[in-house]
Order: sequence, then structure tokens, then C-alpha cells
Amino acid sequence: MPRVSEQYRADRRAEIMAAAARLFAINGFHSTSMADIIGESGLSAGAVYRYFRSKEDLITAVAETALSSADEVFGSLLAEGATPSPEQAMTAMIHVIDGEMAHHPALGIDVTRVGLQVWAEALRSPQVAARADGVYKRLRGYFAEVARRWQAAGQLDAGAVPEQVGAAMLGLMQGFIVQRLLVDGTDPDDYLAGVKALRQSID
Amino acid sequence: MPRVSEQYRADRRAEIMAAAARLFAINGFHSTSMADIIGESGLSAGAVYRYFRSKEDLITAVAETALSSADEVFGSLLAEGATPSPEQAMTAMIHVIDGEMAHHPALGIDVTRVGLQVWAEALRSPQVAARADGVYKRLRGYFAEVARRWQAAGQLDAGAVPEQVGAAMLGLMQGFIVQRLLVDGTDPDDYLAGVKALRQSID
DNA sequence: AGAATAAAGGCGAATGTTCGTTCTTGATAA
DNA sequence: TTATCAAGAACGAACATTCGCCTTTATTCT
Repeated sequence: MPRVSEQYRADRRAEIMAAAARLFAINGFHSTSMADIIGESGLSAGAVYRYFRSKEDLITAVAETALSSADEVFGSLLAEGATPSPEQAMTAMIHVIDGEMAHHPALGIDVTRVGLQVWAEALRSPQVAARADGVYKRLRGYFAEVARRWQAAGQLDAGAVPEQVGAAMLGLMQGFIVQRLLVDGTDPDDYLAGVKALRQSID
Repeated sequence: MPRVSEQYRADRRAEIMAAAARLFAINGFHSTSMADIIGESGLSAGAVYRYFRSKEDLITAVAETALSSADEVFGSLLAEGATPSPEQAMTAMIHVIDGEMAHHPALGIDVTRVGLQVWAEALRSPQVAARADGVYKRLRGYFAEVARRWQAAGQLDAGAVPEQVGAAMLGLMQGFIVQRLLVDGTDPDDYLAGVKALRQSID
């Protein structure tokens, strides 16, 4: 069916990416073959290669999707929750991971699984590494903004450096992603309770 | 040189594993070929396959080393530091990651890089997943023990659940591992300052 | 003690498979 | 008729692994 609409092309591309993402989430980038992806997509080799120049292209595209998904989801959290308390903010973030990220609305997969693959891939692909660096710096910036609001509300020491607090918050989220996938029985509310208790510890 | 001592065999095995670990840390498990490992080890294909039945065996062995390295290093931290304050404990843990783990004494590599690969691999290998689950539960147990000591010293609310606090501490460490490798300019002391400030935030 | 033998270690070319990718051919909408 | 797209067989490269041969050490026999 030649001479196809722009929409058609975009949809096909998205279909292929979704098929690849499903397999990547299960077996990782490098234990998934192009034959697997071609099969899962229901198209032919020739068709897939019309939409993606190479496997690396496909990996980069899926990694990009996973990273921007995190960006969007945490960004919108900041936009909505005007001035959340520390506890509210933590709760919202953890539930976003356990909710929208664990069941991605568009891809229908657990994007945090792809996230773990992206972290590993960033160690060998400068392109993925650059995107990851950019996205995580932006996330840290979002969290730093939250910290600033806490300072304004007197919930956080005025002398604290917001970017540093943002890094710690980001770290707590990344740690939850790891444990949720790797440690059996990890529960969002248990984790949140632990964070809260730790926040109230004194030296 | 047939009929060789037990020590000799163990040394050779360790050499091969170290060669593999060096490459895995750079390119990951599945973008490193057996030919690469054979070359790096300085031995022949036949020799390497005498010590490891398959590539998967080699991956499992290296993953195991990385995981037990984390276990040992955090376990000994608990043994030494009798009753550290929250701040002291966090500082010690972060510096262990930035020190002994970033420059593994035996392997001479950054084991946290292998750690990221292990996380990704755990998603597809039940064997690696089981080991990761076991090790992280033990680490969480170590940290829970620290939390109990804080409770005894009145530094942590008596109603807090030590295992939950341990999970949060573990999460902070895993998050630091991610950021140190992926976010340019991540600094241990900045991260610690962020954790401290966050710990002093109030709802 | 010294020669012969047995067994283990090491080597590297060879093997069969799987990989990512390409190319030819046929079909379809403009 | 022409340009676009899909199909899938075909291709060379790279892959993990094996196998036959040679070397070296430990043991046995004379």
C-alpha cells in the first residue's frame, strides 16, 4: 500500500516500537533479536527496516521513550501538586512509579524494567548516556524546586541546597525502582513508611 | 602443564573471571563476546572453556562476585562501626561505594558498573534474580540492625519498623550508585548533604 | 635412577548456528 | 504508469562452542 498518510507511518512506527519495548522489557536490549521484534510486530524484516535504520536506532528510540516518560510523569506531578508537604510529595512520587510507570498507558508495559536496561546501556552508549544525564538532571531540578517550596513554607532548613536535596529525593526514587523489581515483597507503602521514619531520625 | 595444583587452578579461574569482569564493566554482559574474553585473558578458547562451561556460567560467576562484594563490604561496615549516628552511618556507606566499590581491590574495576549490569540481567535470569533478592534482603537486614541501634539510642522513633527504614537506606545507596555513574558531576558529599537536609525536613 | 606410560592442560582451527541487514520481487494506491 | 511499501529469501559476519592434536607433568615399571 504505497503512498501512505503521515498518520499511517507514525502509527506503524509506534507499533514497531511498542513490540520492541515489550520484548526489551522482558529480555533486555541485547538478548532480543531483530527476528524476535519482527515476529512480535507482525511485519516483515523489510518493513521494519523501512521504519528503523538499525537495531541500535530501535534501542535508542525505546530508551528515549522510557526516559521522556519519566520526565513527563514527574514533571506533571510538579505542575499539579502546588505545594505538597515532604510526605505528600514522596507519596505521590512513589505511587507514580508503582502506577503509571509500572503500567505504561501507551506501551502497556512496566517501563521501569526498560529503565534498568537503559541504565546498563548508558554505560556503553554515549548517546543513551547523554540523554540519561539530561533527563536525570532535569528530574533533580524538579525535585529541587519542590525543596525550594518547602523552604518557603518553613519545612526545610533555609541553609539547605535545593539541588542536593533533589539528588537525595531522586536517589530514593531510583532505589525504589530497583527494589520493586529485584527484592521480592517490596511494597510502596512500606517503603514510604521507611522514608518517613528515616526523615525523622536525629543525629 | 597437566596435573596442576589446586591453587594453580583457582588462580587461573580468577584470572579469567577478572578479565571477563573488566570487559563486562565496560560493555555489559551481552555486548562482550567470548572471543573478547579469551583475548583479554591471554588464554585460548579451549583453556577458558575448561574453567567455565559456558558464557552464562561466566556471567553468573561475575554477577555473584559483584553481589557478594557488596554483601561483604556493607557487612563489615556494620561489624566495625559499633553504633554510628545516622549521619555517620550514611557517610560511611556512601564512601564505601565511592571507595572500595568504585575501585575494587581484587578486580581493579568499578564493581558498581557491573552492579548495574546485574540489575538488568536479574530481569531475565532467574538464577541472578534469586541471588540479587537474597543479597539485597541481607543488606536491608544490616541496615535494619543499624536502625534498631538508633532506636536504642533514641535517635529514631521507637514505633518505626527497622526493616522499612533499612529499605529506605538501601534505596538511598542504590540511587547514589545510579547517579554517580549516570549523572555528570555527582559528588558523594553533595549527596550526603542532600540526605542530611532531607532527613531534617518536617511535614 | 631412569625410561615408559597415563592423564590433564592448553591450543586454535573448525563447526554449525544465529545474527543484523540487504536485495529482489510483487503488490497497491495515486 | 509510476512511486511507495511490504514481503521474505538470501547473505556474509559474528557468535558460542567443540574437537583433535600437542605439550607437560605425575605416576608406574624396570
